[in-house]
Amino acid sequence: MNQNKRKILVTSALPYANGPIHIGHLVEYIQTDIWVRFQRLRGNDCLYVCADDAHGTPIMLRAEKEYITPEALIARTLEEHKRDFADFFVGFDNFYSTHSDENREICTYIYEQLKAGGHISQKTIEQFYDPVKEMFLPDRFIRGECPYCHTTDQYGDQCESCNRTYTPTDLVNPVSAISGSTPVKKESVHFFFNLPDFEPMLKEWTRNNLQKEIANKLDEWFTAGLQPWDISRDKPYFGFEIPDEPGKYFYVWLDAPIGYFASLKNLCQREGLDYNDFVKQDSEIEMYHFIGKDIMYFHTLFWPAMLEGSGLRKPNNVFVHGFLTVNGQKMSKSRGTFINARTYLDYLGPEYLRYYFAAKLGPYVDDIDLNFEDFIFRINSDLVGKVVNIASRCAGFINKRFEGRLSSQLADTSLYETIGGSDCAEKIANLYESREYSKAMREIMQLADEVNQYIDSHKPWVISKQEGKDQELQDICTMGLNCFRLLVIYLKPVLPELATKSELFLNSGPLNWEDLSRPLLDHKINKFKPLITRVEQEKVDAMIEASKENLQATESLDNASGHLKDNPLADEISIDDFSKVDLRIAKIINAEQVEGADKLLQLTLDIGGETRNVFAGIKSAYSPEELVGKLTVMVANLAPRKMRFGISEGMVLAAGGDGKIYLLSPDDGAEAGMRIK
RNA sequence: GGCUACGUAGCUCAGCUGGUUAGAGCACGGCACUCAUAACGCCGGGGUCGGUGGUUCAAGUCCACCCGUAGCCA
Repeated sequence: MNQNKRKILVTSALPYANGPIHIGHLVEYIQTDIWVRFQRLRGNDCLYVCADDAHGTPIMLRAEKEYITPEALIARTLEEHKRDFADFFVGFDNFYSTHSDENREICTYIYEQLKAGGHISQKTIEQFYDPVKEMFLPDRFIRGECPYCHTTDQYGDQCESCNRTYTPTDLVNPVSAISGSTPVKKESVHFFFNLPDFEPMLKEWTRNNLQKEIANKLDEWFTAGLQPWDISRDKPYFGFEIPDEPGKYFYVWLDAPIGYFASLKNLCQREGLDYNDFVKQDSEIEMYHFIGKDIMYFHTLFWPAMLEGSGLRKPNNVFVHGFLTVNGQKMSKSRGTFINARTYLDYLGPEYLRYYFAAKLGPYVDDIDLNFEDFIFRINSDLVGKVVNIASRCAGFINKRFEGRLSSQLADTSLYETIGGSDCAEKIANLYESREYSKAMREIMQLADEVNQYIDSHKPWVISKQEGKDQELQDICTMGLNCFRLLVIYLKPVLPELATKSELFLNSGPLNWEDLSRPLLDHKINKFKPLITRVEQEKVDAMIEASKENLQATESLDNASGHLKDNPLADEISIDDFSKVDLRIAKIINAEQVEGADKLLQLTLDIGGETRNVFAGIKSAYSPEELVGKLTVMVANLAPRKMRFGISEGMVLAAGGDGKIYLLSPDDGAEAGMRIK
């Protein structure tokens, strides 16, 4: 197919900035990245942008829980995400954040366009409100008893037991998951985007542009009738305040897809490209979004409608993929199959997963399964046993017998044509283009089989022992290596690192699609080193084990049980604040009962030459006799306080909480009067 | 609960608008080879196509219901 250079803009969905990337996320980024690399390999101009989705209640609350600002949380997460993606060779042109000036600007623009077009309306709605936390509660943060099956402790939107959906106000005995208080109903004005205004356009657009199964699913919504979409949230909210509407914020799902454009704009500014070329109504540049099936509606209804309403271009298509299951089941933390990208990388190479996903991905919304038994066999058999084996079995002869030099001719031009000719190349290209990666991989592996059969039938190891057959030997191995090179070109979108290593080995420049018709002849290659190693069962096991451990660590943090929950941490203080407190080692030189006091003991403390009289509320836990002679810690610069039984000149430190008291004591060697820092 | 998908050999998947004895890769068994990361080559065994009922000359393929899995329900 003779095609002109295409200009394409590609996005992957924005990962939420409150947690790490896991292998489920990676299905999408790897799928997209393969497509983008394929386009570039073919010589097309293809930009790939993405960003962290940094707004919303969960991020706000998570930051609060960690005693940091949302900005600090999303900045940290951004760095983690970038590193994870880079290490999986996901090659974004820009990975940005929705919490950016560009995004605010474009959100404002779109909102104002929609408003000017009469597509924004207001309505007072009633929602649950947490009177303690003083905020409206998203459905997920309200828990209570399911109104249907009466299972307790269910979310405000759906029962995990009977799976029925409802609204939080239906819950029996609702409780705020944030403060534990009983939520009250409260009214508030919300802003709505009038989605029904766009129904005719959407009906046509979805039918003409999307996968059939997606269009089917969307028919549901059309049948049910489109409703105005609530795009505002009340403060406190981490996001963008709506212009001229103090206290009202854009709902995170409004600014998230706009984040694609913000990331693009940021890239354009950096690279000197014309942003408007990409987003204007009649743009010639193709635009595709890769997303998971869970966020279909946002991308196929709300987003195109927003774009239409603000005079901007719509996507050419939205490519929807399914989810990842592991060993046939939903990823599970307790089974160790909820695997973070970083944990995976600690044990296994990124290209294994890239190839495995490629070998299973098609243009469907079906879920794909990561089966570790299959994973190991597949990588070892396809990549090591078939593809790389070709190079491995030919390279030795070329290097040892011909000083690394390839013949000046191909031994079997017909086989070369079969593998690298345009029929085959276009077939594979079409499979990549239509995201039929699994079929493409199958096709490529079949070619690898043919090459192995070729080598097997020509038996270079036999010929090498025969006199005067050097040329034949060199020709066969040259043929093998050239076929290997063809396979590497085909696999380059999936396996960029293998490609780079192969380019070094073959001593060629960066390979691209056109190199298919330009065999390497009369050419010096380099020494062969293993290009990819086998997957070991032990590594996989260790990774799963580590994922279980991760879980325990996270859980203990999340469930910050007991004491921390009952008695949350105090506000942050500076080191200066802390150093105002003068803590000293104190020796208890005397302890006595206090007449008439229920809880107090009177202590005489030696802090190194100076004695202090302190009344301590530890009578319930200690007798005077066991205290005398002990070392403990006291606040030595506390202002003296007059008590009923006398003046207390300080405070001893003790832990408590469950009704008991535990006096602090230093390790051996500490002496009275030492300062604690 | 409603909806959209999916359920084919031990594993992962192909099977287009219904039509000869249901295919592939891996795994497994046998043979052979030794150039290769115990890789490669040849041969072979293995499935009542989730279940039940129906439409049809003919169903994995269409219909109904049931079971299981996943997602969505602004």
